[in-house]
Amino acid sequence: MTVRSWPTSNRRSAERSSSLGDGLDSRFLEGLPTPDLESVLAAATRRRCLANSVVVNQGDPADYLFLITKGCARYFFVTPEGRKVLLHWLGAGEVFGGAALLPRPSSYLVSTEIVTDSWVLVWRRKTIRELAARYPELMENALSLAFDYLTLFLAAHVALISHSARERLAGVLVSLADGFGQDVPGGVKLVITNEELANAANVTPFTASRLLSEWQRSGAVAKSRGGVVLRAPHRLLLHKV
Amino acid sequence: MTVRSWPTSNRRSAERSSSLGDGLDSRFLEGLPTPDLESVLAAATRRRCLANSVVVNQGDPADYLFLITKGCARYFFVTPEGRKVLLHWLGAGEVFGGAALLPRPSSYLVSTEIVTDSWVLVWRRKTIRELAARYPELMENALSLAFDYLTLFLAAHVALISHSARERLAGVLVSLADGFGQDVPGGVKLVITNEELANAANVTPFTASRLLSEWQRSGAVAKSRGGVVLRAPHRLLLHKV
DNA sequence: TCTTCTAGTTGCTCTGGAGCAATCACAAAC
DNA sequence: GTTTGTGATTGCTCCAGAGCAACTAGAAGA
Repeated sequence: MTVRSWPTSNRRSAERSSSLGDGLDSRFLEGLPTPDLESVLAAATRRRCLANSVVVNQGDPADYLFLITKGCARYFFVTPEGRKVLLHWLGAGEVFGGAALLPRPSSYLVSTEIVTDSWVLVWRRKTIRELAARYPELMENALSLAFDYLTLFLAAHVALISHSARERLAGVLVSLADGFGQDVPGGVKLVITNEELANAANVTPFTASRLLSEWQRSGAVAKSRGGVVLRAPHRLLLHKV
Repeated sequence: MTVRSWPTSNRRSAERSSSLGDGLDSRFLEGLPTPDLESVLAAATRRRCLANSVVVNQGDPADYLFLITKGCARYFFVTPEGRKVLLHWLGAGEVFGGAALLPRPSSYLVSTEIVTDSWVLVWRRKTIRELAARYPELMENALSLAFDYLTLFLAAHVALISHSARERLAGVLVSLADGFGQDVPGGVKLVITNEELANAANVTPFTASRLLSEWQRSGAVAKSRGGVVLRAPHRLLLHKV
């Protein structure tokens, strides 16, 4: 679905349309007829989020639903032993804090942190639940998204039990480059530290460093402090051992 | 929610109530007023499933939704390398094949096999989707269930990345005994092979055998061919290494 | 009772990758 | 230019648990 116009009744509509522009695609709002879409958008508050801020904390009451209109974020959680695990990156059009949609008040399952300075729309739980009751597409879209997350989790499960550290790290690099990389001469650049890569692939930073060095030696990637350029992504997936 | 009465309009209602009895609890049907519940139940077909039969296959078109009224089943999937992984056990009142509820035709994510001879209710996708449109509680309940599965998957993820083989196997034993064990003098019995336990805990059958032997030596469990009796479940979780 | 089949056992080896320690090196602050 | 802090590197050791092979032992059938 594409947001074709912004609610004219909103007093910040000028500001909104200027910084967002038209053409925002959102799986969550997909299939809503324009007038309904406008009602839904009009009920949201707009909010700016700075990089590295944690907007949603695992375990906190799920009182708000968020939709990213600009920028990107990621899910993570902290294990009982204190290890931070990066689960999934989110781009513009994606929602987080979906637990707010549940019929009974509940808690956020994972945390969400902003990766690059972003703009989000925010609905209170009560508000978005009322909207979902009025526009059943929202509930259906939420179910589809939940199913997608189950698919992702299943893939992660398979990766953990039957892929090697090398395969998992390669998989993280390729999928991140595909979704959030920036084109640079000679490849696709990711702004991410070794440690973050390690936390996303469930390997130690030592292993991540060793594998990246090896790939750099073979010319598949080029490293810099806090960043990687993928030159030949397909080559990472060879030599699976 | 409790099914208080069965649809009298159904020609097999006598058979139904005799083999099911009243008092079936189902998260999926929770909150439905009795008349609506009766409509939903009346639209289902009843089917007997024998132990070990695979009712749903991962990747097949999700054309049917199932609800277990008697017996139990389990989710599993087969990795690309051919390894079978047991994911989760389901009891009476639980649904499987939930992908049939999605707005767009899709495929089952995992397979489901019957564990003990069971009775299930079956709805065609089209039928259950129409019912869900009429009774929004169904959609909301489905979303709640999806969220519960996300919670389970997250727990499984944590177990894989930060628990030892011993802790995972102990966890599987305790949670299975808690949900599907039968009380016997001296403990709770599980009818399950070492290999199945291994596939559920993501360890090899060798490791499962060694750990179980150790626990038997310490008196925490008693083994027999194709079964385990948990005598002191809490003792499994000690000595976490 | 004997046979057969499959589940389970146990000693052994091997290795992926964790984890540590010491070191290096880039970038920002001074 | 120098300092400082943090990210990254690399040699090293270690071990949980995989995997194999050879064996034992219940259970079902002949």
